[in-house]
Formats: sequence, C-alpha cells, structure tokens
Amino acid sequence: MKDVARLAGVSPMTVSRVVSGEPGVAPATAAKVGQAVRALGYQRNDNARHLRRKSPGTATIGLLVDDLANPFYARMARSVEDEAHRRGCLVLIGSTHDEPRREREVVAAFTARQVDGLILVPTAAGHGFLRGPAHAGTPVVCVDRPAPGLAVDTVTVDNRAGARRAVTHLLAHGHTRVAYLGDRVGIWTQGQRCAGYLDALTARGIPEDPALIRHGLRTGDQARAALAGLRALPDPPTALFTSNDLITLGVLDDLDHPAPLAVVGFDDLPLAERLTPPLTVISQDPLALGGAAAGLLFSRIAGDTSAPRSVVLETRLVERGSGELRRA
Amino acid sequence: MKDVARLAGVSPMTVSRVVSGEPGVAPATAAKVGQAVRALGYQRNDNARHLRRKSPGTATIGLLVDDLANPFYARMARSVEDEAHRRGCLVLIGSTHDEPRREREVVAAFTARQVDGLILVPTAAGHGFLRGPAHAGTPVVCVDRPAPGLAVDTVTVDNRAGARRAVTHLLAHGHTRVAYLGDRVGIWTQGQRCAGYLDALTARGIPEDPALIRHGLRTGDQARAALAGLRALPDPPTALFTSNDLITLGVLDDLDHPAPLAVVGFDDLPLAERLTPPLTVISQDPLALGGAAAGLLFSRIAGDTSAPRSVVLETRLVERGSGELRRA
DNA sequence: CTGAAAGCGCTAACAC
DNA sequence: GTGTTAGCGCTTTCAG
Repeated sequence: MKDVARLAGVSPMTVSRVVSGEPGVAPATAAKVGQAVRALGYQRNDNARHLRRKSPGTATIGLLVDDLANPFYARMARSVEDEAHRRGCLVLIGSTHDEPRREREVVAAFTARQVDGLILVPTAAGHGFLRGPAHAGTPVVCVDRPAPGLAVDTVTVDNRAGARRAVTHLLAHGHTRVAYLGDRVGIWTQGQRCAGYLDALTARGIPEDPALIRHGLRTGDQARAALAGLRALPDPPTALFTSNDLITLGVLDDLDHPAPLAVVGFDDLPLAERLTPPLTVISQDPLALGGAAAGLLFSRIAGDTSAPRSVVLETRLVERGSGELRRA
Repeated sequence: MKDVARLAGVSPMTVSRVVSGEPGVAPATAAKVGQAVRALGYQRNDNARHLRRKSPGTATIGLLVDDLANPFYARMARSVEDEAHRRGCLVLIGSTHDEPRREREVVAAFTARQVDGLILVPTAAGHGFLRGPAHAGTPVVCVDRPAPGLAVDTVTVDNRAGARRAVTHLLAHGHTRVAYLGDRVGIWTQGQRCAGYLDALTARGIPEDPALIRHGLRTGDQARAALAGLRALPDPPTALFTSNDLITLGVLDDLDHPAPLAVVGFDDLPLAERLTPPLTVISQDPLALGGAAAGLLFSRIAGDTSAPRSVVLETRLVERGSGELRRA
C-alpha cells in the first residue's frame, strides 16, 4: 500500500480510502490511485484490514460437517456457501469424520481465525468445550443434529415424524409385521427414527416385537445379514423400515426371495426411482437445511440476541413402488 | 493476550512463547501462563499472528470448484480438505457455478485473505486475470480441466484415452455403428471425450459418420430426444457412447425398445451396478484428483519452483453388462 | 478533501 | 529465562 501511495503521489491513507470505496476523495485523486493500483497489481490485505476494523468482523464463517464427500452434506455445504456469498462472506470448511477430537481442533482453528460464526454438524460426543468463554460471542448454529446440552440455534429435520409416516404408510398397506433396521440408536437421528417407528405401531395398537428391531447396523452387509435373520423367524416380517440409505441399499437385493417384502427407506437416493423395485423413501432437503442454518447464523451475526431457536423441517414421503406392496 | 500476561504476572512476550509452544520458558512460568489462559478462555488471534510471522504464510488454501453439490467435486473437496488438515492447513471453499465473474470475485477474495495457494476448477472462459502481478507468488493448481493459456500445475484425468477405451470396448463386441452423445464440445472434457471416440473409430478403420454424433446435449431430456433421432435413421446405431452421467441417465429408459442398444457411459454413478441393465462405465477417481492437486500445491507452497507439471490420471473401465451386449 | 499519529494483536530481534 | 522495542498492513481519529 505504501508503494501504491508513493507511485500515486499521495498518502497511504488516501489509498486506503480509494481502495475501500469511501466517499470524500477527489475524483482526480481517485483516478491516479486507481492507476497505481492496477500498475502494481496491488491487492488489499483483508486480514490486516479486519484486524483494525471493528465493524463487521472478518466476513468469514466456518462450516464443519461430518463428511464433505457425503452428498447430503455436500448439498448442505453448497447452500451455505451460496448464502454466504450473497452476503459477501467466505466459508472455511472442514470435515469431522465423526471424531470429537478433530471437531475440537477444527473449531479451535476456525475461532483462532476469528470467524464471525460457525455452522456445525455436531459429533455424538459432548460439546462442553463450546460453552467456554473462548466461544462467547461467536454464534454457533447446529445443523442436522442437536448438540446435547448446548443452548444454541438448531436446524434439524423431523426424523421422528418422518419415520412414523413411513411406517404408517406400510401399515396402511395391510402389513402388521413391520421390521426396523437401523444403525446405532445412540446416533441422534437413528434414535428419533426408531421412536417414530414405535409411534406408528402404537397408534395402530400393534405391540412392539423386539425380534423385529435391529440396531447397530453399520454396513450394507450387516443389514443384509440382519434381514436374513428376520426371514428365519417363525413369524417373519412382511415389510421393512430401513433407517438410512446404507441399510436400504444393503437389503435391496434380497427383497424378492423367498417372499416379497415391502420397504420404505429413510433418505432419498440419487437413482431411487430407477432401481428395481423403485424405492419409496422419506426424503429430506439438505439445501433447505443449509439455507435455514445460514439464515439463522447471519441474523445472529447481525446482532439478534433472542433466545436460541429450533427450526424443524418436514420430510416428504415419495411413493415409488417398493413401499406400496400390499401384504401377501 | 495482555490480559493473560497481567493475570499471570509476566510480559505478553512470554505468553506468546507459551501459547506458541516455543522452547526456553521455565516450566513454572509456563504453568502459570497456562492457568491464566484457561481462566480467561484466551485464544490466539491467528490472523494477527500471520500478519507478523514471515514463515509459513497463513496456513490457509483456497478451493474453488464448479459446484460443491456435485458429488464428483464434493469428493474432490473432501480429499483436498483431508490433505490440508494433515498439514495443519485450513480450506476456504467456493463454488463458481461456471460463472467467470463469480470465479474472479472469489479468487480475489481468497487472495485478499492471503491464502498460501489455490486449487481451481477453471470455468470455460479465459484466465488472464490469474496471470496479473496480483497473483505472482500465489501458487495455483488447476484440477479436472486445464485453464487455457495459463502455465500452472494441472491435474486432469485422461478423458481422451478413457473415451477411446469405452468405444474400443463396444467395437470389440461386434458393433460398427456406435453413436456419440455429448454435451457442448467447447467444454474441455467433452472435446477430449469426443476426440477419444474418433480415435477408436479410426484405429479400426471405421469412417466417422456425422449422423451418429450429437453434441450440445445439456439435459437428460435432450439426450433422450437425440436417441430417438438416432433410432429413426435408416441405418441406426447398435451401440452408444454417452459422454457424461446426465446423458447416460437420459437414455437409460429407452435402451431396450425397439431394439436393444449397448451403452458405455463416461463417469460412474452411485448405483450403476443396480440399474437395469447394470451400467458399464468409464470411471474416474475424484479422491485421487483432489489428492494429487493438494500434493502438488503443497510442494509449491514448500518452495518447489520447477516448471509447471501436468498430472494425468487414468480412468478405469468397469464392465457391468450394458456395454457387453453383442451386436444383434 | 487530505495527511499524521496511534494502535489492532501478535512476534522477530535484540537486550538483559 | 524473560522483557523491550519495533513493526506486520491496515484503519481510526483527529488535525489541517
């Protein structure tokens, strides 16, 4: 900046004013400065700028998701970045890979960079560290899952209602033996979906049968094995509710034999309508999740200090065939 | 920091040393400082730190892709972030949505934040702005497509060889009328894939038939319409090479009627093996792309000033059925 | 309308 | 081992 000032024959202060588009500079002076800027290829150092400026922070937010490669979070990230871009804000990104340690590290690195706010898909573990004085003043929005014991804005989808809807749909097609296949119940979304499954049974007066409930399925293969187990029961299910896409895919190949099973999955899949059978799913809208989270965060950044809000988005039942199979 | 110093009864300099883990501080002093840090919830301001430190820049890189929501770029981003994290580096992210203006804006914002380097999926348009003095000293790596006229490191996949392989595969199954369905040839990857298609024909001595070549298909519906046109020819094709996944999906439903067509697509799809027919594809490895780009960038950042390098990754032919249909 | 001085939070370089 | 001084690149504040 000093170089530009020298070349333009003005003081650094004037260069600052021109570069920042502040009023009160003679057009002629501004032009000279502009030329010097272009001649030298000068670019303002925004880090230094934000160091001195008190006004709007650093115009940077942090986004920390479980895994960027997951299309669900990728779409969320996209809409967060779009919202940030509309507001002239940059986005620092990170993946936790569900490791609380990595989460803590990255959050620390983000706040050390003076981000104006944080959008976070919390890992399962405790988030006491976010409550410390280090984070006072940095607004946080949790998205996709809440952070237990952390009083911050949260955007989730109504997993429980969605699961209930799925299972109710199956019951409406005459099924009475509906199995639940899920990942670990400790995962918040899974717990919610299982609760929704039970809600639906209860509403119909169908007693819960522990033999039909399988938790902790972490891979497609495990799901497949679980299904085999279910089919070996004396009174096997005629329908399945699969609680995430990995599990849905795992059972897909074994739906027809020996007896056809109806299935509704939670989470939409890219090509669900082209599978055989076309998959009926409960679908979520990751773009809306990201958009809502960004909206909340920016209103906090703008100074909104009201009580923490909880936004819950609805899911959608998409009927494509696999869930409309009537009981044999 | 001054507050911490006061509370610990030492000078700010000592706090700095402790917080930065520098040697040469008495353990007792370090302990006192540590307590004060925790009591106040102090966190170092890394922006200010990097302002003064000359050593390793800001430990931040910029990643600019076409669209974060695209699973291909999402996976690339994930591996870039992983590599960056391994090196204690943060990642600023952005989407261009293929708009050169947005690309320029975001690149400018990144460099204004003093990123140590840039990984870029260049838009189609010119990149003269990257050559200006403003970017001297900020290493850039282009990934997925080259930036015409820009002498920087580039990581791409061998689109041409992949396409050639796909078409050769179809020819080997007895087909002589193989059609090409692609997006605008002006898009670099599409141009390469079309060239590969022609290579394969030439190698077999099969003359190119313009009636079998369709460019500019931007949607699945357009691809479908193009296929209808091909089928109406007096001498219709018996096999297709589809040059991206959108096009592949577009034609998928019309492969069997009136006559069965063999097809090989460029780009793998998540559930390709579960479609009917299971899809034979040329698959790329976005994680490897991202990893290679990050590797190159970090070696540049570390001071490698050798001539710009071009890394070209191979594709893989994945045979699943749709491409192994013999000529009727 | 423009410039000089001071300082944002931190660390390099040197003194003690 | 620890403190002092100066200054990173910019903007605030106030004086001309």
